[in-house]
Amino acid sequence: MTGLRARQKADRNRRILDAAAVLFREVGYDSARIEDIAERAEVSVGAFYNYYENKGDILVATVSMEVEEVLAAGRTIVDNPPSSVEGALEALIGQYYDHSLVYLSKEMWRTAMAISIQQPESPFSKRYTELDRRLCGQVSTLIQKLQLKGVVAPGIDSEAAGEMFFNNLNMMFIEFAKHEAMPLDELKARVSRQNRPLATLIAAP
Amino acid sequence: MTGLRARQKADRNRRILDAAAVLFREVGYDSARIEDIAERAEVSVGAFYNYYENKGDILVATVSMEVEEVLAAGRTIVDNPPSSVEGALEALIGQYYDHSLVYLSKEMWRTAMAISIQQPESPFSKRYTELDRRLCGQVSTLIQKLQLKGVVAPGIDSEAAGEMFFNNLNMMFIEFAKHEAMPLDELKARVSRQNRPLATLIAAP
DNA sequence: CTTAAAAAATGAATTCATTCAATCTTTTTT
DNA sequence: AAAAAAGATTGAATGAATTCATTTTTTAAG
Repeated sequence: MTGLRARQKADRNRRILDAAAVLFREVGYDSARIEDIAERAEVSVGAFYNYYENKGDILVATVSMEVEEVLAAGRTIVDNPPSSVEGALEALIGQYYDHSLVYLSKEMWRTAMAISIQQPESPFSKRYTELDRRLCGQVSTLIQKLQLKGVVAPGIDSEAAGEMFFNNLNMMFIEFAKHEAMPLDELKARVSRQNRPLATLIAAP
Repeated sequence: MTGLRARQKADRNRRILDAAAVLFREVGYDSARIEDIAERAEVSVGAFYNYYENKGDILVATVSMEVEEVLAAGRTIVDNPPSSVEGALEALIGQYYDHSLVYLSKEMWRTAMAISIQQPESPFSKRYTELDRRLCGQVSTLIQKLQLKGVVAPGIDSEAAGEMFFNNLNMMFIEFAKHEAMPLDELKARVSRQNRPLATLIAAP
């Protein structure tokens, strides 16, 4: 059997994470006080810091769980992509974007992205960055698959093209998160337009 | 003559900005205390907050001045661009990147970018975002000029292509700022590779 | 020149994240 | 099963950003 200590640790960790996720959604990141998170998790303030390095860390942990899901959702599209470059990209990117706001507010995304930029060495920032890397890889994989199917011209550097598509969709997501009023549809439309030149030109003749 | 009040205000504003810029460079953003900035500027802590909304605001103000210079430096290239798509892009982007680290450390960039994402509504964040928009416009303008010169194929959406190049170089700069060990040359090489597919394909035959 | 109104400056008080020495709990050893 | 060691928890203390009621300075009016 797992030792008592290990079980208690896992328990507390989950309680803290859950309490934080709920509170962030209820009152936003800034207004959520560590003291309140600790209280809801039935843990002392000091204990909180045994589990997370700082306040930002626990937000990035929350957001990372979400990115894992986005990544999983993306796999279904990469495994069976639409048969045009533009169609495949729109499907994958649409999937990413649609998933993003199910559990997290724009404010939470902004804060998490800001933290992962500002403190790139903290453990959860590293995890977040790693997930980003895998999302980027997923886009490249999509292009590569299309190339194998003959939809993308041979001779194209699929990795380079994938990275460009990814960096663009990622930057545009930051833009989207910054503008509270911008709707998902506008984001998608703008990204589609930006992707069109490259998407069209790499298509096999 | 300008009123005494207006002159004093401008004076103090500059003293605060200068004191902050110096201190940030000396000890980094986190270790720079408002109290110290205020003391060097010969101003009270309270007065600081009459000029800047918060600590982040003054960093973003500092960084914005730098972006203005980057923008100005870029103009010389856009006005007289090299005659290949790849060459022109490399010149412009190289100019941006080279300029970036003259006065500001990676830490300062990271913090400024993080703040402009997290608090997009603060006045200096808006200014920073606006400057980004103009940098993006500059890249689009470059592509457009190349198109008029016949270097880029007609029929290409130069604005879309420009935005894609810009979002890519911007995202890669974030990446660069996150990795203290990454040298400028590596950044440039990676961006060049990423740009190559689109740059090659939009070139006039 | 005096006085009233407006604008700015001041710094002590407040708030909150984070730290750390003391205490308690679980595991290991004998 | 008692004692020692290791691992966790605790909450009061610390330190820094931000606020705000008061005071001071400047401008405008009479």
